[in-house]
Amino acid sequence: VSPRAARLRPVPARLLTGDPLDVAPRLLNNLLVRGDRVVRIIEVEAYRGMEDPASHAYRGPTKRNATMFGPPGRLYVYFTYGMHWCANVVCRPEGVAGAVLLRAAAPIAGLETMWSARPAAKRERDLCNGPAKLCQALGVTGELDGADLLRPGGPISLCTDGMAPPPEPAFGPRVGISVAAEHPWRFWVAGDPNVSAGPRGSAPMSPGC
DNA sequence: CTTTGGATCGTCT
DNA sequence: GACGATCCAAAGG
Repeated sequence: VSPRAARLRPVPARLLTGDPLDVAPRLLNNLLVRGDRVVRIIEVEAYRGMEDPASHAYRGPTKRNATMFGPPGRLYVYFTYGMHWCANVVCRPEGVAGAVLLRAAAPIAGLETMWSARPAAKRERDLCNGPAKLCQALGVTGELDGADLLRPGGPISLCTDGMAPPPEPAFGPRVGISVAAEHPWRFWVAGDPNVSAGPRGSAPMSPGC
């Protein structure tokens, strides 16, 4: 991070609207702002709605996935494993499901708040290096399901400080799914220490490795 | 460093 | 009734 405060501006809505496969890598290096807490998005996965057997929206709209069928630029938050929250950016027009799962981020500001929100974290990179850890660090729960990420001054927003997404992000198979696991629809900033370790210690594999 | 098992409950079949 | 878009502590190399 640069020593002097960078100027933040909201991410343009058009960058968030489109095929999740295109939007996902574009979100890398953008910022999530949640009160005093700021993180940089380092790892994401694309979920392609009704065309994607691994998507919560595959079998059509339900009460849980309703936000995914809503307007783009909203946060889709879901509860899983009986104890964890995970968050997505909705990225298709209203009526069409599609979203990008936020899997990991780099802490930028508000570290004190994040440390208290994540007592289990030992190293700085443990604060946000997983989809549920990220939500815990930022205090994201079901209350934020449907929040408008493009509204400045909202409870949580998506901003840029001018850092472009990586021109050639690393990519590989999505983590933790039991169907459609063959597609390389996970994207991350190559070499960043905050990339999630993946389940059972399976190391991320970039195309260059 | 890696591997293992357990926690815990909303959602959809 | 089964199963998660997961995390963590503990134990072993």
